[in-house]
Amino acid sequence: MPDRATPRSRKVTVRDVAAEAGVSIATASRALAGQASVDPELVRRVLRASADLGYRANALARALRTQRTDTIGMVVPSISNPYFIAAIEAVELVLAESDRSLLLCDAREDATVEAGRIDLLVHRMVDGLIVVPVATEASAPALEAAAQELPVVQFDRFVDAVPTDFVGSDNTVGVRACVDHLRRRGARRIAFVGAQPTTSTAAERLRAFRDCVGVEDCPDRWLLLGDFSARWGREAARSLLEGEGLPDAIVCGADVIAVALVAELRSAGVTVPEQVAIVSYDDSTLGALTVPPLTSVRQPIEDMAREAVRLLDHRRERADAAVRKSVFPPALVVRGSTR
Amino acid sequence: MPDRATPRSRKVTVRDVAAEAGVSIATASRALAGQASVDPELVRRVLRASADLGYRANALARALRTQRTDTIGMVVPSISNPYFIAAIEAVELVLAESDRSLLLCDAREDATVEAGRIDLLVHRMVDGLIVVPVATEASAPALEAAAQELPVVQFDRFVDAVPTDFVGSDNTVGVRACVDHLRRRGARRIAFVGAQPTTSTAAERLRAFRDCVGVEDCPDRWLLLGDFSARWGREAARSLLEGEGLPDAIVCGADVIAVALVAELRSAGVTVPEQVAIVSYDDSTLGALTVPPLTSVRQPIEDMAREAVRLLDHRRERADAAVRKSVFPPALVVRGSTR
DNA sequence: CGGAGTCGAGAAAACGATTCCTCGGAACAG
DNA sequence: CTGTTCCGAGGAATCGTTTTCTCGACTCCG
Repeated sequence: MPDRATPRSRKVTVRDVAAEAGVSIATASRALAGQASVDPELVRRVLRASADLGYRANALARALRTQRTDTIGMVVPSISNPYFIAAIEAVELVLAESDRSLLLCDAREDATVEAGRIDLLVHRMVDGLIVVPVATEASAPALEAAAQELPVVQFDRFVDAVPTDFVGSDNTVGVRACVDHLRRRGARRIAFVGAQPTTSTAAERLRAFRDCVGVEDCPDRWLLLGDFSARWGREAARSLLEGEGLPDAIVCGADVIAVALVAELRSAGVTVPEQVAIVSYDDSTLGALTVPPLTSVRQPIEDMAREAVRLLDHRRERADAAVRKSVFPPALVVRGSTR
Repeated sequence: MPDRATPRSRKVTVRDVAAEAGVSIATASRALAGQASVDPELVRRVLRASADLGYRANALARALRTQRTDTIGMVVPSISNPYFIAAIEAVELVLAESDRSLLLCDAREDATVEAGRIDLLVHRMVDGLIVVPVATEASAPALEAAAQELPVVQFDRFVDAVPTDFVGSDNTVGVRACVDHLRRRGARRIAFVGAQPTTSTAAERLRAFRDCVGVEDCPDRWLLLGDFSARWGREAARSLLEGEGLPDAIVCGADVIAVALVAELRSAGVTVPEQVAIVSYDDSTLGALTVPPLTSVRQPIEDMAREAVRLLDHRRERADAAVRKSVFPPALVVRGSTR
């Protein structure tokens, strides 16, 4: 094995191809673009030269000229949240189908960081932006500014003040499915462990829960609000254990919360689902691998990703079309934690 | 709320700034770049004009001119593997510190896809490429070609035939730490559940295990090789259960394998760690959240990410420097699965 | 007072593509 | 045979920067 990396080779440009084929730059470009108005013989020569030289167009130069980078930017509150991972993966897959790529940014749950990353992506001239906003209030200005410049889709969460396209799932239906499922199983007293309603998603799930489960079945002390993290799941479990009496069931706002909560409950000797049944949200790989596996609300994330990209492409065509909200129906996946 | 997205606004260029400030384009550019050779009064006017107009340089045009995109490409075999997620997150964080960004690609465990994505990134003119190669053999040609064009760092796994910089961790030390730990706990008969040695990582871990544990303590039927997936973990567990007698302990090649394996063992009534102790690799959030939490080998992934970026930057300066392999020492994190 | 040296700003040439515009030649009609 | 029309290929402009030249003015020294 050689012990030094190979040195860089000079890039071959369309100029070289044109020279090799004995045609003008313009003709070479047209031939490579597959335009019909070029003499087939010349096309042959250009293609030949291109192949011989191993030509590949410089994406930057092309983008500068055509004002199109074939790149989509995506900003998520935290890369390590399994739900966002699934979203990232789905978007990446959709983009790969059309040879586009994904510029990924992590906002680290901080609206200031988020604003900086959005701004960066805008000036990188991405063709569109998919954003899961960190917070309802704080994310508004940067989103607003971005939407002036290019197509933006809000994903999963919605900042009301900023009129962009949106893709999400129906949290009311999802939470109702959870509660109905639990009630059919015989649960009456149900707790809710979710996140503070600083995001539309958290707020909707909370509201939906309150609409289904009155204070007689869920006293306020069982309405536990923190954030989308494992730490919070643990903490919430402890606070439930300290209070007197346990609920028949718990609805969690996310798998990452539920997994930690279940672990904590079980290590305190509580059986799941016998003593307390658990349902959760996201249907992540995480939740499917625990013991017992989690009953969880599944969002059609691949479809949602595809729709997000579709909306971006669409708005590119008609920048001033009315904003569109695509809301997908979720489905409850029943597993061991309620069985 | 208005019901239509805001229309795009015309971009303001350095030309506009120059005009507004009453100077030439060249001077405006220099002033904005903070070059000392510009009259302070002119600098003031340019900065003022720039702020007034809300100017931000077009990253594409700058990149085309300077041949530097401030973007790093990263290709991983599968976005959803928790180890790669941690790597992606760490790299993104390091890049964010210097206002650079990450073009992320998923090779879907397929060397052909991988080759396509690498090629794409090269022609996007990323400043460097961090690749976790899909396979030792199949990934070579694309990597080789990429390394001709720009700085490449192989991460975690190494393709021997391609001389690029490398960042990884010491698998021999890691596996030995696992085995030593288990033996101190009193385990004698130890099984290994890992991946087929199609990647350097899997091969090294397997070899290290064999070097520590002879055939008398681990008969060949306890050397189970599949892939880095939960499905394989489950399958391996079943195959162990079907054979006669269980080992005292199992070393797993990755958390994602271990988690599924533990779930399967426990649902067959095997107690962990009492009957069988488990150690694993990656120290992912996944493994920390299960019951019992996994004892696992932790790699200093943040340091490794920083080193990878540092190597890319370094090679940019000196393209023909000798290739460098940075191998980090892992550490065993002891948790419930061996306690 | 004149010539060498300095310094700073503007003009112009990259970077590497796409695409508009022009123009020569062929075809065809009158 | 001449005048349009059409068509296809090449020249040049463009995208928005950075950076190299170039050149005029000013300083300083002999």
